[in-house]
Amino acid sequence: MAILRKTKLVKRILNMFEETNAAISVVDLIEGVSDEMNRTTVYRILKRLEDHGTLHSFIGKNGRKWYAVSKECHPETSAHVHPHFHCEKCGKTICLDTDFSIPPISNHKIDSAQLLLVGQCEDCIA
Amino acid sequence: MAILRKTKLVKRILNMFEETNAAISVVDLIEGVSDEMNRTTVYRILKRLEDHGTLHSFIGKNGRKWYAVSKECHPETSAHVHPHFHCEKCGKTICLDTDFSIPPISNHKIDSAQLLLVGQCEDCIA
DNA sequence: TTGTAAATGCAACAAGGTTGCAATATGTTT
DNA sequence: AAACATATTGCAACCTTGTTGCATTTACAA
Repeated sequence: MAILRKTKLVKRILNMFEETNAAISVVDLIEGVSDEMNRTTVYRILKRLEDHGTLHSFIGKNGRKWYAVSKECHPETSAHVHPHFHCEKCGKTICLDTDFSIPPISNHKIDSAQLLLVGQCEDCIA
Repeated sequence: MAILRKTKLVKRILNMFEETNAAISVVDLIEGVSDEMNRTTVYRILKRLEDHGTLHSFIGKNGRKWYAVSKECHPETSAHVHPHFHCEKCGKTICLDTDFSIPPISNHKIDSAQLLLVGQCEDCIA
């Protein structure tokens, strides 16, 4: 893994995540900093931060990539799995702390799992 | 939903699914019939078969779309959820009959869920 | 057989994502 | 503080997946 330099642009991306507890789609990230840096740079910074363990990624409902901060209580062991929740009303997408048990599948070895829950968040229910 | 005509090309696509129990990625489907029909036609036939309830789709590990036959024991109620398994060794991807319980999330309404298990299939373990 | 709507091919487009390369910025060493 | 090696960035070009409009063809029911 390459060394991670804390450049102005890296700090700007991290700043996007500090402003929210939610996950952010790559599309929104690119859009949010479009006048500060190049598309390609966003992709590369995200990849570096993920390699470095600061962020983790997952695939959203529509197949697009999302990123979120890796919390300390979520060591980035490759086996670690946590579900994500996507609100269909407001689009807000978050990591859930709730653990879930992977159903055992006979004769199959499970290395990882992706669970995406889709529904309405607390703000949109009210 | 439009009427579904059993054209030669529709039969050819269905034939691809009869030859296997597994799911097939759109990429592989297009590749498999590339000299028999247009890319666009494949996309449209798949959409029709899904609307019709014959097939169902899900998002694979990398965000690409996969299709699989909807079994009778899996009525296409919108609420129905079943996990999919993807073998990282051979790429084989299948629907699992195993039901799984969606973890309850306080203050959140869950409408649907996507669970993708990634690991090694029985053939690749041996 | 004929008519109409469904289905198809093709070309053009759109969005998400990647790559090569030259130019720039960082953090370290001296 | 200046110099250096290399990590980082911008840009343009490209790739892949997926969609759309429109003219043409095909299925199937009357």
